[in-house]
Amino acid sequence: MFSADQIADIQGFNKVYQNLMKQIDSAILKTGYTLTEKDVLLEISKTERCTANILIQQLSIDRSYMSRMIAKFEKHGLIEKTQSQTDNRIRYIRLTQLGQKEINRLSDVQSNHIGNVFNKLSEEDQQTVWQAMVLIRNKLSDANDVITIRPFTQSDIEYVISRHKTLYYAERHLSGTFSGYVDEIVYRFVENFNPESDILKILECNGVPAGSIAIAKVNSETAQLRFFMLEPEMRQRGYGNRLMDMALDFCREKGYKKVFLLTITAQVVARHVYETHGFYKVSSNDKSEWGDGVVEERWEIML
Amino acid sequence: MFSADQIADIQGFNKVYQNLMKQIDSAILKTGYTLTEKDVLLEISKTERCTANILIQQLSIDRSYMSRMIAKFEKHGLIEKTQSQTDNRIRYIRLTQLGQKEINRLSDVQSNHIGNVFNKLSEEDQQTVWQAMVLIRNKLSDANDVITIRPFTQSDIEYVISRHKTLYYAERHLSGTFSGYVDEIVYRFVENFNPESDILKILECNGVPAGSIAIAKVNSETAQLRFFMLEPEMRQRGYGNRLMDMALDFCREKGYKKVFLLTITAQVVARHVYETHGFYKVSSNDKSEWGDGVVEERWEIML
DNA sequence: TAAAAATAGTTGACGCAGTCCATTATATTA
DNA sequence: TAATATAATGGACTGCGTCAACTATTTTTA
Repeated sequence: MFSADQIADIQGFNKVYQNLMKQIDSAILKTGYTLTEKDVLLEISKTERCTANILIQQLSIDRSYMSRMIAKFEKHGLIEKTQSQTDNRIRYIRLTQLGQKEINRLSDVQSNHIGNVFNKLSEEDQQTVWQAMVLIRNKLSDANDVITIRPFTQSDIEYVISRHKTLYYAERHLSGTFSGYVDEIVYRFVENFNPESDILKILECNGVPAGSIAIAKVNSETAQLRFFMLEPEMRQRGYGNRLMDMALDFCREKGYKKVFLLTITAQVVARHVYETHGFYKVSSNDKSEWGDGVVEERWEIML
Repeated sequence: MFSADQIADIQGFNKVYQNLMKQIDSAILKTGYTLTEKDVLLEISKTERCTANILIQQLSIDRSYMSRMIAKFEKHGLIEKTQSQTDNRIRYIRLTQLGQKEINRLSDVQSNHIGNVFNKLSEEDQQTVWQAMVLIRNKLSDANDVITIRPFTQSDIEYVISRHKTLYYAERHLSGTFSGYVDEIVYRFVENFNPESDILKILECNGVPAGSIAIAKVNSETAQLRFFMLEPEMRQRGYGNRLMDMALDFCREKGYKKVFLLTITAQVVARHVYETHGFYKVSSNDKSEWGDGVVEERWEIML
């Protein structure tokens, strides 16, 4: 158990960290958006085929409040609404160019502030603090989160797959011709999905999707591993390995002899997972049309 | 510099920790008080000779808002106001018994929640997380806080000295006959204060008092070290040692041959500072009237 | 020593984030 | 075909927190 001194330390940590948060928050407020509005905008940018209802569920915000916020965004030209072809109740929300610009501004404010705080530290301290944060996050999350891995449902497809696009690529500042490419391969994968030869699993944290992995048949002997993704807060906690184990088990079960995957050089953390599971790099391929110096790599494993 | 993965990790940490905070906050809100009200009540309980203005400055809250809050507290019987004898503009705020009860309830909610989160961890993990928190707090604070050590002013006396009482003793669950004793020695010290033979320094963090140390002349050869105190978030960052260095330097300068201090056994962190500066324990003294199993110790150093 | 400026506190008016409830329109289910 | 669920909107309201004006007292200064 904790001593009185240690409890005081923890409350001291809370105080200091809350103070930091407050600074970031007030910087955001100066941009003219509320914190809730910021969250909503960021969520819109992360969500393909976004609807008001998805936002309501994802962020636990009141329906009417959301309705008014969206109306305001539309009025200010940040978003556009398009009627769904299949369900007339639904109006899809899409960011305009101006909206994207505003979001960039907002996330810049946020990350610049974090950057400023960390830049005051020495290179060494930066790494130490980062490690400490990862440690705390992992320990505290493990103790409180409810984690499940489940098969995908129709509702996951548009939402989580688009997330994959955001996290796996946008984090690495890829752009341009790339976005359309991902759309295409994702929808093609789902269209051709066959439960006998393919797999698409969702890692769920407290009821919210937080990661994914997929296996796609190429031929009777070969499968491709795809859409391997983890939300930042789920990383380095063993969930990546669990998803990978599950996927490779499926491949062995179905009699695949070889599994390959395509990734890019910068994807450091994921690479670690690939290596520990026995994948090895077989080739590199320049993909500078996706971004400066991006190199696509092909990794394989023999089962 | 940070990699994209590391920045994502930090934002993941923010997300997880903010979530934890939100839980604590909503637990507080269920008690029927706003978060601001909770802060105000806690500040009142920590501040001897508390006035509305002190609260306004300390918590950066609007005058009118504070006025209404205090009126509400008074109406609900949590506090009592008494007119100052020396300045008719000032009304002192004092907690009633009911008020103290409510504060205990509030801080119990807070620390129970923290306790619950940590109790889900193994003993070992608890220590690891605690260490990580201390580390982050220290590194981030050092980079952002403006620290000064300055002589005391009249306005510090009532405020900071009462803080000493709270932190140094209340944290350790001392009670009863003790409170009056501290009041007495503090006011006696200030009354007899002589800048030639005594010292009382305030450690200030971002303009807010966050620690103190004092030297009181006993006779021409002997001085007593008193009121050595640090706010929890300032501990383990070397400020304790800096205060101590300064105090002992003063003693050497003034020609004292011996410095002693009285402390209690549970004061683990402070003891470490005493030891590293060359103090040694000379006697123990049962003080169970201050609390269960409390033992007062006398430490000395020869200069 | 009288006027000006600062300090402590109160009161009125109000903005605005966020909530609750009712309503419309469409889709799904029984 | 009626009953129920879902998507979204609009009206009314609560209440935290802010701004500004005002009283009363003390301190400064000219």
